[in-house]
Amino acid sequence: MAFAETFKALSDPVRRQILELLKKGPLSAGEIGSHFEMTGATISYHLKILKKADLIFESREKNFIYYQLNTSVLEEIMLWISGLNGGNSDVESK
Amino acid sequence: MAFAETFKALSDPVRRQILELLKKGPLSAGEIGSHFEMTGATISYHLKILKKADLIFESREKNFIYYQLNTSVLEEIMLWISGLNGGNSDVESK
DNA sequence: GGGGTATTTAGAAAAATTTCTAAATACCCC
DNA sequence: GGGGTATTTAGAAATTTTTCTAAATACCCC
Repeated sequence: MAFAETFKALSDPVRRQILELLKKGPLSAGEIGSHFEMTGATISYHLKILKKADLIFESREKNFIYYQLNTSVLEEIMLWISGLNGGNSDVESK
Repeated sequence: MAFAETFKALSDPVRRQILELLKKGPLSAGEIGSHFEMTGATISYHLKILKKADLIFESREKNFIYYQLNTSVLEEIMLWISGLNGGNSDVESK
């Protein structure tokens, strides 16, 4: 189960908020950090976890590292959840 | 955000496995425990967390407490995830 | 190359989670 | 009521997670 990591990653409020920020588009580590009252080191720690869970990926540009959402993994999670639902969810959408 | 609790609850592998067991139907605390190598006290701890997250509910019968899935909360989670997806997921299903 | 900014890594402290043992409740049934 | 089983609660130990500070990397641009 690779999504043990994904669920772990999603379990932290800070990381979920990071994902929501990235919903609007790529942001640099610094820009992400500016939304929180934590050191850059801590943000970097959270980004690493999101990265390992494949929920985000980075692209380097100039002196910055930009992060963006990787939505593909989210579908696996949705599938697992809808599976619990007895396959009886919106996902199956008549 | 009430689903901070839900995500936390889903982040543990034991608890996810409990949910999968319950997918097939209600089980008593003892029956659930028999699937794991942990004390009943530990299982009880996990059940409490799942209960607080509204992912399961109990019904008492005779000398047993039966647990079963509560799928309604799962939909909120799915909505949050599909929201990240830019609303661009199977859920919206055009 | 060298100063400057952006980000990460290392290591330790603080906080939260998971697990256990032992004891307490709760309920059944004779 | 009382013995018996099922489950939970309390408290402590072990483990994991989150956070910080300080230092290290990485890359830019003059």
